Amino acid sequence: MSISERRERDRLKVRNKILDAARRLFASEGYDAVTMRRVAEEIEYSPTTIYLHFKDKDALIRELCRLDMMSLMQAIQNAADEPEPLERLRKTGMAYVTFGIEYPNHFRLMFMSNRLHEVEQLAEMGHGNPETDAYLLLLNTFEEAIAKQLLAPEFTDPHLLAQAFWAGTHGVVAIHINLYGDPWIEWRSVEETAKMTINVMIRGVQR
Amino acid sequence: MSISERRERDRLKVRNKILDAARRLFASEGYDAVTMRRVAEEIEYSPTTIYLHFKDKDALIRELCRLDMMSLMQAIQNAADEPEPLERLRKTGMAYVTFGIEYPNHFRLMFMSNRLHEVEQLAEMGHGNPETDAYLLLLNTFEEAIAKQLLAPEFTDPHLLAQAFWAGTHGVVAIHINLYGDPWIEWRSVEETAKMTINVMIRGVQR
DNA sequence: TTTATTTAATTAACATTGTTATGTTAGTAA
DNA sequence: TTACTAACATAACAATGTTAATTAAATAAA
Repeated sequence: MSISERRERDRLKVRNKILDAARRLFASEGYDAVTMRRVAEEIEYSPTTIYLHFKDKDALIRELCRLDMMSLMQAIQNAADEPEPLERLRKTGMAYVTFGIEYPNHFRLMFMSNRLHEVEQLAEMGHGNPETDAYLLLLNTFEEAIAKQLLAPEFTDPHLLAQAFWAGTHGVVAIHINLYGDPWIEWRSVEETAKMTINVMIRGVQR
Repeated sequence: MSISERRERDRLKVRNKILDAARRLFASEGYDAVTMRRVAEEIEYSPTTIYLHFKDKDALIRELCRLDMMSLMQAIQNAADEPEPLERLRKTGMAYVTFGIEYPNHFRLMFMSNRLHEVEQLAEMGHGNPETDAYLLLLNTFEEAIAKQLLAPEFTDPHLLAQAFWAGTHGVVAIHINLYGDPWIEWRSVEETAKMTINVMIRGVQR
């Protein structure tokens, strides 16, 4: 192994230490509560070292989002191996919810941190590529369902359907993450709620 | 008017000036972006004056939030003046979305952070009181729909239905607030999406 | 009327945090 | 041995939430 190769490997090692520590801290305490100094302390480097790897705090957050987004898309792709469109909706929808519940921290970072996604990052995340873009997958599923005349004739806009369906699954996760356990509601389990929501929506679009 | 009465009135006047300025700034730029100094500048007082009326920035935000939560419940109550249960679902659901879009930052604070949910505040917000508790209203609507046999017989649990329906409307707002405008999606307007989501869900539970 | 007291507001300062400017050190190359 | 470079650290700056000390004005008491 050449010297420059070893250098590069060491750089990546530090970079990953930063990302790991940041993910862990941000997950348990939130973006605002965790300082750069805390992250630095965690990895036993000085705060400035972080800036050798990430332009600023926002860039660090965005990189975490990007990585987690890729995991989510992978999880959804795995669930998309199902020929029947409506059944595929059910499976991918459940995969979305399952991911959100299993990795609430990632989900929060991706979808609730209000970090604006920057255009050059979106391409990196695989958007626009049918192989990796989860929204496109959802869209295509509705297009297929329309083409196969599985839906009631009033439903003609696959984008609108995709966004409505997404809203349902997203809402299940968002409410679970932020409100579940609040004592004034007699909560049903998130699995039940997810199944019910998806079920109702599929029933609602069917012919 | 006595002197102490005039004093009290003047205090309230200043307090309301602070709340008004804060609401306006927070609404257009978000909580983190607006400093106490900015709020103070807006009302032409020194920053410290704010601390004579609110313990800290969080208390100021929470008070705004409390006021707007009451508006939300009021808006939903107003939309609930509809005898037909399924139509009532539609109207209250749209009221929820409309509110979330109008006050995205307050919505975010209320439903997307853990800051607010302290027990003593919940009581103040009217939870548990059928007159002001929006969840209870939703629950009662589904109970009525079940009793009137408007729903398919497989739907028997009003809590589960309420939480699923809530998830749908909540998701519309959450996605709109955090992701709307991201360029890789051909967005439909939030009104269209809300109508579609609610429509599909109502269609999905109907007999 | 004059003096003391209370209230409302201000100015100045502090602590924290993101960030940068300026070293410093240890390995590598000349 | 000397110069250079990469990887770090220390110290400092600027912004921001917040508090301490202080002033000015209104009111009450003498």
